[in-house]
Amino acid sequence: MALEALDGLVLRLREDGVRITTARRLVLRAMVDGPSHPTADELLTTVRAMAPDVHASTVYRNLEELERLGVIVHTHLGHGPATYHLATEAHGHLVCERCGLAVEAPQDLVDQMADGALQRLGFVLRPYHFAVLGLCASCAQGAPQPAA
Amino acid sequence: MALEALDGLVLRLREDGVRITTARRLVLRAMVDGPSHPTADELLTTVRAMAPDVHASTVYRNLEELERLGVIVHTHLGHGPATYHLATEAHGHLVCERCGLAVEAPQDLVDQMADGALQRLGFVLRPYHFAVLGLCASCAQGAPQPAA
DNA sequence: AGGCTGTTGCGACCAGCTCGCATCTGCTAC
DNA sequence: GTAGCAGATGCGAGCTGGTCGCAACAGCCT
Repeated sequence: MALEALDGLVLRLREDGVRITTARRLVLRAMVDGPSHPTADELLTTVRAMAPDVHASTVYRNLEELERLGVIVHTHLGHGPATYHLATEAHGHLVCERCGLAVEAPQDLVDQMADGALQRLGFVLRPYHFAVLGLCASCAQGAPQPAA
Repeated sequence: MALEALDGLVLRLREDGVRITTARRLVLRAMVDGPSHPTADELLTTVRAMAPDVHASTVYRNLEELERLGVIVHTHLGHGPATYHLATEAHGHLVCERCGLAVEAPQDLVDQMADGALQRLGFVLRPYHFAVLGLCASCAQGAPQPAA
């Protein structure tokens, strides 16, 4: 994603009355600019490459705050640490239990389930928080890959 | 569930070459006999009511072993500890983010999604491991319940 | 430039779980 | 029944991922 998006986000945050500190800007930048599905720890590493004194708890607090503001969202792809996305990129995940492959869930499948739950149970699904586990095509065909 | 089921399980485990110890029998009994969706900690409490010296790590190790043998299965209903079911009772869950209500997901909705993933991506879903979060009917209608 | 207040660095702490190790106990063979 | 082996247990230390309290610091407004 283009770095210009960062400026837009910063502007929006400032309007929300959030102070733009070095740490916060760098966390955002690591989100926008870095690899997808980063964990808090990966974000910390990225941030520290630019500002070595940023503390882990600061990253956690910023992620919490950014999530509260609806800018980002966190997801659990498995048993390990949570991963973070920009809220604009929220999507469901299918994760292979054996090889760790994570693919984006087809939106219409997710929607179909959400519609069903709403109509039958009145339940409004937010189906992005936890991945759906299973076996990817190649692992399911008995071609075991080393667990990631 | 009837306690007779316990005998069947014990028999089956013995055939699998598993030793039937006091702790193991009590863990199974707590699973069969106790409340549904127990956490490891709740199981420990139940077990200790009958055998106070059973250690937490023993319960964890037994749960791990029983899961490996396909007798039970664990599920994450949210951010807290995992919950355990008998494998025969595996099912998807919808969990309300606000009030904590957990309902069983309609099987056909789950199957529909699994079928779609298989046909389109070759992905074999095991959609029971993580719950799908959302808002239950009453919370969605703006009648906030105290968070569980 | 001054000051209010939100943020930060820091370390202690917490939940949930795992592991190493010495001891013990089901189970099998006698 | 009992001897002995290997798997299971009790115990505590340790690990990961994350949270919290607190004093010092630094955006932002004026």
